[in-house]
Amino acid sequence: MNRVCALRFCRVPGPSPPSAFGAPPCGAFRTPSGVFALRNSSNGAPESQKVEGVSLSPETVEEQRGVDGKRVGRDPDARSVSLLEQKRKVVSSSIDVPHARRSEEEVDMDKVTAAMVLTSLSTSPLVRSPPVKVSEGLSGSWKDNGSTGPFTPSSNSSSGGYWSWSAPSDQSNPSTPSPPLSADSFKPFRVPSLGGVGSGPAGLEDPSLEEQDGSSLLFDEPIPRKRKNSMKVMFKCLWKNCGKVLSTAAGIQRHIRTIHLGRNCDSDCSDGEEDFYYTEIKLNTDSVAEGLSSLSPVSPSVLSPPPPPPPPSPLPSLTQLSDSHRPPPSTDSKEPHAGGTTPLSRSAPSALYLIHTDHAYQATAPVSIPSSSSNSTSLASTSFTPTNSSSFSISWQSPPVTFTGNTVSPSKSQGFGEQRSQTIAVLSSPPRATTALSRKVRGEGKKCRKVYGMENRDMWCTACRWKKACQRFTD
DNA sequence: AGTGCCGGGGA
DNA sequence: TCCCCGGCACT
Repeated sequence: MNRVCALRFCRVPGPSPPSAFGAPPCGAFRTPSGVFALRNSSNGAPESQKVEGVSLSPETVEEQRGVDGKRVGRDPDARSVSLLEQKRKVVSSSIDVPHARRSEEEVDMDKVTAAMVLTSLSTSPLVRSPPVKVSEGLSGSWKDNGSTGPFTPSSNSSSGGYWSWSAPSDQSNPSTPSPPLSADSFKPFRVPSLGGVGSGPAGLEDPSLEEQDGSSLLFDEPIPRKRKNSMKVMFKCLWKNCGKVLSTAAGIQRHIRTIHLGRNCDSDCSDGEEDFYYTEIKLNTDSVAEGLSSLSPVSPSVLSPPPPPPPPSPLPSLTQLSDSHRPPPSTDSKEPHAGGTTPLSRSAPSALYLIHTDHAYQATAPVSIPSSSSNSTSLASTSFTPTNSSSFSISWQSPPVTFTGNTVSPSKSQGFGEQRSQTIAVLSSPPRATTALSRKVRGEGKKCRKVYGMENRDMWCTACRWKKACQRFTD
């Protein structure tokens, strides 16, 4: 299906369909992913850049044009000269531009643009939606290329995106055409943006993933997902130094074709060679889904900081170390074998860490409870068990009271969300128990009232008169 | 029930 | 800010 659609688009001679971004290059229409890939290939630049699908500077467009044009020329399948010419005039052509052609400046610009785009995207709420993409390919490109900066977890969006990465994977059973189709339908629109930015270096993103993301982002349309099956089939690029994993066969083929084989055309040019460069891998999506589920509902800010070193066990009990476990440690996209772990999981930790920083206060050192009352103790121990590690002050009492778990190691015993909820509950619920804690211990000594009696109220200290804590006979 | 005092409200 | 008081916790 994808291919068909792609072909259709690509062959359409006329002006490309209107898009928010402006007329996209022909390549774009073929397949967003393809286009993307093209760019990458054309660049050949090692640096990875990813464009989330957003707009572009004229410069980039220009560039792309050139690329397309070149491509067309190469394309054995060239339909007709007129067609080609039209393409060139109208939009872009698909001629490949020699890698060398791209100057460093251009590359830099692209980076900058990409970064900007990402930034803008990150702010958008949509980005966090599950469908968001993440390039799992990250592993490869990410590591390989130093330029990933923009895409690094540091950005807000990135965190969300990475997690969401799984979504694509889920959907992607190559065998099922439907998802891709939907994605494809939107491709034309997205592509332009991608293309513009897209100078990106090979690899950061998976075209297919991107497509999905883009569609979701732009159209806000839910992409059909399959999470029912715990096992998902993924396709890993076997190309040297490229560990890219895509959810769809088409995607991986495109990736190989465009990025590694340097072929612009989608299925047209395909001679099946790309089949040799990828392998099918099965992923257990349960773990991923779990991670998402736990993650998604919670706002990033809510997440608690997982201990830096992720626990070895892949599936720690929720009650214990839930946070820490979320980010499965070992997931390296490059290693499909990691049982069920996916790039997503890998990326996840970083995101969490980021979040973590925000809430570092939660991991603050234990504070002692001022009042000695037994209540406080019991309270803390019982209801707060989970919150052991965290300390917070309660403002409603005059003397700020801080609760602390007795214990305490920063291990988060519960999911952060859970923990948080408790915390909130405690905070929100005023002081019964706390009152006792904070409330002054009744002074044993004599007070004005006792000393002077009601008759001599005049002699009382003002505080006593006002029914405040006695200032004269303080204990 | 008496006492201490917090939290709130009126002037 | 001063003053008063309702109301609660504690004795």
